[in-house]
Amino acid sequence: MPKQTVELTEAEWTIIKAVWQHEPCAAPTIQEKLHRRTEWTYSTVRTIMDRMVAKGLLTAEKIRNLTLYRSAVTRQQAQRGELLYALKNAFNGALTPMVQSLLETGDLSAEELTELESLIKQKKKKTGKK
Amino acid sequence: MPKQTVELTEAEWTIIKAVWQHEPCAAPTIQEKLHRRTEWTYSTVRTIMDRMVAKGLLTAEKIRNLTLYRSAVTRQQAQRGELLYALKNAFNGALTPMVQSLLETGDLSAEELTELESLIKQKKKKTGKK
DNA sequence: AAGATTTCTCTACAAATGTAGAGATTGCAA
DNA sequence: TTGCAATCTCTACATTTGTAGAGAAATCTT
Repeated sequence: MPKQTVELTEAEWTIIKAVWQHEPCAAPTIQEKLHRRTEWTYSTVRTIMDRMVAKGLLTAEKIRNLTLYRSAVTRQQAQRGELLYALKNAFNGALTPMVQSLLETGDLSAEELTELESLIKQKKKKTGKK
Repeated sequence: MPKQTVELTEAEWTIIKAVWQHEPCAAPTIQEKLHRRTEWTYSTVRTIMDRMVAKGLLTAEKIRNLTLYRSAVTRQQAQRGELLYALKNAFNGALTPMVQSLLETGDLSAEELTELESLIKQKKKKTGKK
């Protein structure tokens, strides 16, 4: 089975988000896309990407002189990993307090709150049915 | 002003949770408390704790031959830091999808869902009023 | 006071992470 | 075919994190 929970460092998050947007893509592309924000050189980007391949976060395919990268984990998987990390460590696995804390943390508009309510309603229905 | 967002490593989470439970406390105490779970030696625990002092996560007070540690950040602060990290990196700052993902992730009972609903209601009221 | 016990200090080392330069290759353009 | 441009490979180094041993210092016990 594939690795259950992925955890990304901040640099890796930056890279993989760019990859999701542009894949399949080469390292120079990613470097350019990120350069404005990060100031990273080609070498830096390349090193991180190759390490991510080693970890199974990306795949690399060599075509002539070009290495094409693709994501090996979905955004959902990665998000889930991040969530689980926080859940386990910061909240001892307790979801409700985590959601609660999230609600307190942010400036949610009334609309967003309403949206969340309907999400919960849906969820309730599903839970009941299944 | 105090450092705005704290981020803890997994080992640091383990330590600080024990500190919150026992503070003020000495390193040997923490080591004992955690030993069953972590197998860490005194040296390991001590090193982590001292590094945490250097980072401002704990404080240390020396009393004769004893070093007493206390947390320098609250559970809320630490949780918030973890949340913000996930929010920023995994969810590009968008709260709603994060809550959504959280709802999908876990097995929330009907009761918990109801609890969340009332939390949202409260929040709505407050937002409106202020 | 001497031995046993507790706690501390200092040092070390491997792995992971962030960051990047130098020089080799490959491919395209004149 | 020669040279410029794009891309790659390899190596390197500082910092952070995880982990811990060895021996010094303080304290307690008899």
